[in-house]
Amino acid sequence: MGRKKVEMKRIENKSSRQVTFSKRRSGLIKKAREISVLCDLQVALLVFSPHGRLYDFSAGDSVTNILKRYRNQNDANDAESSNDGLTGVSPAALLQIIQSAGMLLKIQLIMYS
Amino acid sequence: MGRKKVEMKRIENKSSRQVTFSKRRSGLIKKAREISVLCDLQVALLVFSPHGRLYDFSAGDSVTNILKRYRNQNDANDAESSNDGLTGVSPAALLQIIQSAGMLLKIQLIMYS
DNA sequence: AGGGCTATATATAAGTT
DNA sequence: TAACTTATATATAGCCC
Repeated sequence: MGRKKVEMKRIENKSSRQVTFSKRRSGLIKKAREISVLCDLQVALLVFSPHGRLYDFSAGDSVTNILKRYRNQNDANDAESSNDGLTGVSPAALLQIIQSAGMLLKIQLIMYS
Repeated sequence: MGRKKVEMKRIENKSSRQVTFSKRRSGLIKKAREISVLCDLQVALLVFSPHGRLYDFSAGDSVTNILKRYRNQNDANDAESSNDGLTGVSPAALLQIIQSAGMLLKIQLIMYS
């Protein structure tokens, strides 16, 4: 879907890889949003970039808000509290939160590195 | 991306909605696979259809195998044991399994209804 | 409930600013 | 870096089996 057909293999150039990650992450989020709307499914999508940044989208209950509540309640030593309150949540913690809030989410998409 | 531009709202006709779900689920899986290869990330994608069917893709360790091992070990009353051993796994159980096997998965995509 | 087909809408790889 | 542009590759809606 671009000027050239791209080979399906790891992009060796680091900055090109980052650009592609960023573009395709957006596309994935959009697709998730669309399937959720068209097919009437709740979707939550969490994307951790290679650098630990968390992007999210959710239809229905906000995963972001769930995470924020969790962090506010359980994380006393919140040293690196960021603008969105999400950066630095470990995958393990995230899964635990989602599990405990499972009834809120009919469909989930979770992606992290 | 079709003969007509589709409105972003719930598809009311049930069978049309099912067809769209099926097609777009495939697309989402493909996109997940591609971003995992291009950006060198492990991806596991689990998709539960509205009827409980589980589809999955994973690069790196197989989530399917993890789930199979789990079911073999923990599920004595495996009444509806299916051909792939996955149908009927509850989202809650799934998340628990993934959490306990978290170190195996760098990136996860989980989607269920 | 899927599996092709084809026209069209969308996503995105490079190029540009 | 990070937008913006544009040519091209890809996804998919509607249709027919």
